[in-house]
Amino acid sequence: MTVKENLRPGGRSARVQASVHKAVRELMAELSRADVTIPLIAGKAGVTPSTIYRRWGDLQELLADVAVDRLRPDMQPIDAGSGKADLETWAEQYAEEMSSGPGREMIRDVLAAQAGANACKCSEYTRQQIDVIAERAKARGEAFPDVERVMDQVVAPIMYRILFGDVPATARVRDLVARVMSTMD
Amino acid sequence: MTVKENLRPGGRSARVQASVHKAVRELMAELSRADVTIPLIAGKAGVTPSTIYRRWGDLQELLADVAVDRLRPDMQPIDAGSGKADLETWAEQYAEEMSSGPGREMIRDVLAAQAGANACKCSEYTRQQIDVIAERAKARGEAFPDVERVMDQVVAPIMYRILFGDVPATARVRDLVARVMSTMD
DNA sequence: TCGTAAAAGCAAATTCTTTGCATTAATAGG
DNA sequence: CCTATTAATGCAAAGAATTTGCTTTTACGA
Repeated sequence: MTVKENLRPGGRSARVQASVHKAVRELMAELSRADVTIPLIAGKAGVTPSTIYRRWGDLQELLADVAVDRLRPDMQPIDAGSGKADLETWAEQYAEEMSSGPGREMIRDVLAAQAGANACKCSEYTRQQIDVIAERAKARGEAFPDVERVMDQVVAPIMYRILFGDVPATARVRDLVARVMSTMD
Repeated sequence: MTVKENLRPGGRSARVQASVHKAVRELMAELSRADVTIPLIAGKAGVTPSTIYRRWGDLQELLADVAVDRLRPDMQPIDAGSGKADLETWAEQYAEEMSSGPGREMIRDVLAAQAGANACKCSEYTRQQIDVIAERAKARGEAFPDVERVMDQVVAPIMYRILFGDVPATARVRDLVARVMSTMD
């Protein structure tokens, strides 16, 4: 439903999208989720509700669109000296960000949308970050597990626990990393 | 918002809940998600919409409530002879059910709801199933990994991939089980 | 049996969503 | 540079969903 892909940078569509996204971010910051409505967003963004309905379909899709945008990592993983240290540092930060209030909300928004594309993009971002760590380790001449292994044994457990209950503690995250680094067959 | 916990079996509340749940299940089977509305459910269930709004708050919560009900396992894990075989059998079935169309929808409904209690319950069901397998293995005198380890290394990867993109293939599930059974330190 | 409290029904008021049509803005071709 | 074409937005009315105050029903305990 979203048309982001074929937008010229300065066109009208791009401006509308930008102001709607901005309005959503601001409203989400000051109101509770249940109070954020499309007419409200439209008012703040300076567009008509029908524009939003036509472009995004419903609130869920719009929120997912905004959320996936905010979940895009804004920097490379920190270089902590070794592959293991890099992964540990990254995983702890990931767990913390994703289990925070806003983090949880964004994940929920992405998963709640009908279109699966946003969720895919989300795990793709994660995969890319780990890829950077893996490449860096290989450049150093270190052994490093396969990226998919890291997704399965580190990322998935963290995300599962965030979604289905508790917040993963730092110690647990460290354990996951230690395990994947030690069984590198 | 739900009041399921303090319901007498034959009371009016229980009857309303039962007929609403039934109406939801039937409507979900014949219509697409976007076409299922509270007034429609209310009509089919023979109650007024305001009853549903007051008891569940909104459609999302109602759907989550119905979904978690349907996700409750209706039988013990199959006994396949050994802990590893039990786990393999169970995990394959779990992956298949959860990645099916209705399975995905139910998971999404549970996760999309504001109240986290339903999601918790969901992973609790899974944990109990694995517990049964683990106890059975121990009764046979076999070694079996810690239940939390199985959650991290088998359940979480399966669920992560279902939620964030692909369907986990049978071969992959078998790999996950093999790995957790082999590194039982 | 009766009184009480919680839940459900009803209906009006409000708010959100959809839709047809008019208008505006961006793009390609002359 | 101008103009035709197409896509997106604005506007407003119609339709649908949600909220709410009040009344009625139902289950339970005294």
